[in-house]
Amino acid sequence: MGKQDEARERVLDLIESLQVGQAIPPERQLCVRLGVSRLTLRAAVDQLVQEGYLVRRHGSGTFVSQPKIAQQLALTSFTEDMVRRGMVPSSRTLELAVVPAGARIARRLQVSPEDPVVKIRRLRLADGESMAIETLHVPAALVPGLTAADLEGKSFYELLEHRYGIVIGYGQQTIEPTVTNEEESADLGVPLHSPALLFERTTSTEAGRMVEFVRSIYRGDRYRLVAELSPQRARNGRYSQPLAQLVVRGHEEG
Amino acid sequence: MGKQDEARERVLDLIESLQVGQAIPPERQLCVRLGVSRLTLRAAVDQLVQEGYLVRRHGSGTFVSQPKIAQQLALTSFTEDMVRRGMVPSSRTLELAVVPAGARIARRLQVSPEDPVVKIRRLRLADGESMAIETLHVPAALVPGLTAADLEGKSFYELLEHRYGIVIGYGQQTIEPTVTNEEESADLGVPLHSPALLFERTTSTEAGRMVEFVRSIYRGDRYRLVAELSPQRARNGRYSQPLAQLVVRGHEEG
DNA sequence: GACCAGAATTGGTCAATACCACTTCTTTGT
DNA sequence: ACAAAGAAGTGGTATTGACCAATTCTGGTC
Repeated sequence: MGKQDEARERVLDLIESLQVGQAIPPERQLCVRLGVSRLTLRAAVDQLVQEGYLVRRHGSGTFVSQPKIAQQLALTSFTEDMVRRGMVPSSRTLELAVVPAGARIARRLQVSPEDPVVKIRRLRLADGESMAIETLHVPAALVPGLTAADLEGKSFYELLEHRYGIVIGYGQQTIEPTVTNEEESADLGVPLHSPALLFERTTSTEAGRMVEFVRSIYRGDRYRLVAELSPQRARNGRYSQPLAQLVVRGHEEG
Repeated sequence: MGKQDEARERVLDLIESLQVGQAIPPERQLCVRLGVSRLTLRAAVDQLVQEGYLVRRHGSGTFVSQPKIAQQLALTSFTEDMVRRGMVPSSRTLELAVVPAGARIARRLQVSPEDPVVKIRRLRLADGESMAIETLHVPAALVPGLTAADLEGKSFYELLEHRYGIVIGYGQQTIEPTVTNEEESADLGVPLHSPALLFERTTSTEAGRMVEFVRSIYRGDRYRLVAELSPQRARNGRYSQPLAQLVVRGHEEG
């Protein structure tokens, strides 16, 4: 067992003896106390930070963090999601611009690369705490006159339906594990390379018209996917049903 | 911009000039060439390794890795999953023992902590490459006479059904992003702290009897979850349906 | 009492060095 | 010719020392 692992255990013991929010001793003190170099101690602390036990604050200290919320991530609208579990959702629009789609987005939205799309970057919060970053692309032709104010506090899907008469019919979503990059870490207020979930979603109308492409980074220390399983039989040796069926917001019609 | 970021860019340029499988220069050479300390270079390389650009092999070198496979993870049996996408699934049993359940497992399986459970740790492979680690707990009473040989190449669910007459009725699964720890990294042959997906699944019979508790670590560089979305309406303001419905193996009955 | 400037403290980054553990290749002995 | 032993090269870990950057505290000034 390396010194780093040993230090890790010692720090874990220390954490258990403290309350949430309390600071652990400064690195320079702690490393002499544990008989390891500061770098080694930092490596151990890095682990614990990454695992959600501790939170670093530059210039201030390293603090015991809240235990991971046993939170369930519903694969649906963020707003409804948060409301359902008794939290107050909010969002801060970081960016709203009309830009050319570009090759990648154009492919997803099935438009020309030169076609204008509305690009919206939003920080999603629950009870004031950052939860996810959402980057949304919508063909500009679909949402004329959209402003940042329209998005505050409201569900984007509600807006689409009520103002523009657009109802989501289908969608596809991929989810993969990742770690946050610099920009994402800064926006979310988490350390660089924190575990996170990357969601990419495209939705379309019943008629097959592409509506949006969304790329979301969810904090791994706050989110967990929960799925109920029930058996289902294969037909013709193939699964004709979606691998996972997700509930989209409570539209009246699909 | 820190030296680490600068080194990162330089190494990325280097990677682009090389073929997949080729080694980058040794750390000791590269760090003098880039004018940074080895520690700094390693930090930069660590990033790139974590992001999947490079693979480290202790005692051998650091190599340019294959681009991430755009692979879809079906939320179903590993074996069928791999077959469906044309790969050859296999597994290596790392451990098979009968042990007391313990508090945590007992709670999940709804048995007493002293009750014996079969603990099985398997490395799952596809086309000979490690894909996931699966740790499975089953009440020993359910599967008398189970041996390691029973598990080779076969689906565990098939075994349950045909030999023991146990059919999975329901299940619940949670998925969260994580990074691999030492043991997992060693078993999977990936670097420490690689992005990964942690699956925890409990399944039960139609009658509600708990059958298994499975904890799986999936390589984040090989897997991606894919979900098809279709609208569904809320009833009484509540979602009466599962948040995500997963296809379990092709049983004839549910 | 309120406010501002600077000192002190804390985490963040980097350098240079040493040694360990694993792999690979060479050498040597049979 | 083969195999075992060893040397060399690689990534992995740790130490020490130094400086930078953000925050917080302190004391002086108005």
